[in-house]
Amino acid sequence: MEPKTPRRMTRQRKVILEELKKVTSHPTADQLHQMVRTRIPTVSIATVYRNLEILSEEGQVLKLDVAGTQRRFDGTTANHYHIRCSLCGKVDDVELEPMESIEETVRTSCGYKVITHRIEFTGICPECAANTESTR
Amino acid sequence: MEPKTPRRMTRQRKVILEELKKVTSHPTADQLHQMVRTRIPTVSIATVYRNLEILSEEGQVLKLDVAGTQRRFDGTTANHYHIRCSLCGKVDDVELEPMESIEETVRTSCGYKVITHRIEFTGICPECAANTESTR
DNA sequence: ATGTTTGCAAATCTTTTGCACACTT
DNA sequence: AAGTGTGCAAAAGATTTGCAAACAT
Repeated sequence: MEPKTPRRMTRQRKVILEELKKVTSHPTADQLHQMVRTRIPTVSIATVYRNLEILSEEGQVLKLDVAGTQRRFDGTTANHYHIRCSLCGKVDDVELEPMESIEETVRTSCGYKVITHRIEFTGICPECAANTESTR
Repeated sequence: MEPKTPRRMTRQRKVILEELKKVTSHPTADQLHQMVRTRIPTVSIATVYRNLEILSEEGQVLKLDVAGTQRRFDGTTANHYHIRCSLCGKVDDVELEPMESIEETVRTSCGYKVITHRIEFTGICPECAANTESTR
């Protein structure tokens, strides 16, 4: 459909992708920037953003537009849901079967052509729960 | 728990709440600012933000942190889900029974203390679908 | 009278973009 | 050689905040 311009595999793009795939966390662009900097000290945050945009268009990374907070990026592209700790902001994956069926339910009731859905949980992670426990 | 400071019912706060309750759409702070301006031409956007924050703490309005887009506000505070049109950005309510049970499932599997969850659909609204239809 | 709330402007924070130069193909 | 990609800095967009004056209680 779109006549994509040919992509070049620059050192920056390669390292950005490698660093993201290396972790199971879902870093923000800034966090990833720090990580990439350890290998390419001069890389700019703009380059990180630009490459994450390109990589997500290619389906190699996932943009996580977590509601109300900074965007995060996920090296795992399979369909899954997330939970965010409201205390430390960490985002984890959740083991819950994708529920495709609710999309049909919604299409029927509101008339939208449903493209996708996301489920986002908010809670307190075990670590923060432990900390809260000990401080009281 | 928190020793809340006493709130004053200013004209601004009253009108902001009234205007928001008046519509079934989910306006952004800026859109609501425009609406309030018709009655109080001098209100500032900062006042709108500050009051929406306070009102949401009080449970009188809902902050909709729609993933990846501008925040929206909802005068209806009952638990419900939303769908956003990816073409025009509009946000509508969705008729889908709140699914409390999935929170327990998630608590068990990931160890988080689950506080809440949100389900967000993305799709094409009937109007935009019609427009797309006619332009092809 | 007291202390919250307002309007204004400036500050923040995150993300995007213009530009000239560098590098991949 | 051609043109995509980079680094830098500035811009943009949304939301927050400091401050002195205004207002609700």
